[in-house]
Amino acid sequence: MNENTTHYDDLNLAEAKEIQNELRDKINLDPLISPITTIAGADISLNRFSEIIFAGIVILRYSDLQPIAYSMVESKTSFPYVPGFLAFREVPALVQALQQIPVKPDVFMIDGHGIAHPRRMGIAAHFGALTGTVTMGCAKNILFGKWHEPGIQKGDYRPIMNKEEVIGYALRSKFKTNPVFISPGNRMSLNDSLDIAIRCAGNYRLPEPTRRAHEFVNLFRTGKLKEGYHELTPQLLF
DNA sequence: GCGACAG
DNA sequence: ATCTTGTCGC
Repeated sequence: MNENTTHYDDLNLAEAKEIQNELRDKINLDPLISPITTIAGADISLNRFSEIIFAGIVILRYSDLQPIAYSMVESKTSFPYVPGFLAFREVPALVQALQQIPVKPDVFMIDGHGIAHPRRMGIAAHFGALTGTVTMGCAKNILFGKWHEPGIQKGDYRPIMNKEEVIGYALRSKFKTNPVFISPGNRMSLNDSLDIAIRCAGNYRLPEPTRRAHEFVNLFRTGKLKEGYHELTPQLLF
């Protein structure tokens, strides 16, 4: 009903697939030209069996990867989790969180895949196409495509392939841990997504933007953070 | 037909 | 995704 709100509940999978095919034309994978000053991590958290979802976006300074602000939203979804259609469940809440942010981050790293998806429309590509933002996906598990185990050193990577086409990378973000799966979503190239993920790799398996988003949204779900947009004072918290 | 299958 | 204690390896 609200023209400013995205509604995906009540869609069947055939209709959802049509929307993916339609949104795919808006995806742009040209190399990123503008420099990155801020990068955001986006994630969702929920209680088991609940329709209430907690969405969060954490903005970090790209120079030192320290959190400087966050936006939290509590919402509801009835769209079920179906592999290949994650965006229809999580994107509406993430868009709400985005709308609360006064100065938009330069890049969004979203928990899930970008174009490493059966129809090239993972949640990061979907969110990017819908909002016109620069996005990439960072997933903990593969959804689509073939890949080989990267070397065990931090920074080692191997391509995710669909036939002869590279659609992303399996990246060893930390020494001797399982890789994460990186792919561009919108307005950046395959190489950009890999470079940014490597640059954001810290001392944990999850790159900092995704790790912080996961951390903050869980604090929000458990009542330790308030809903809305908030800025972090220079030497405070964490 | 069978297996795979983001969060 | 979330529920959870111990346990194995570095």
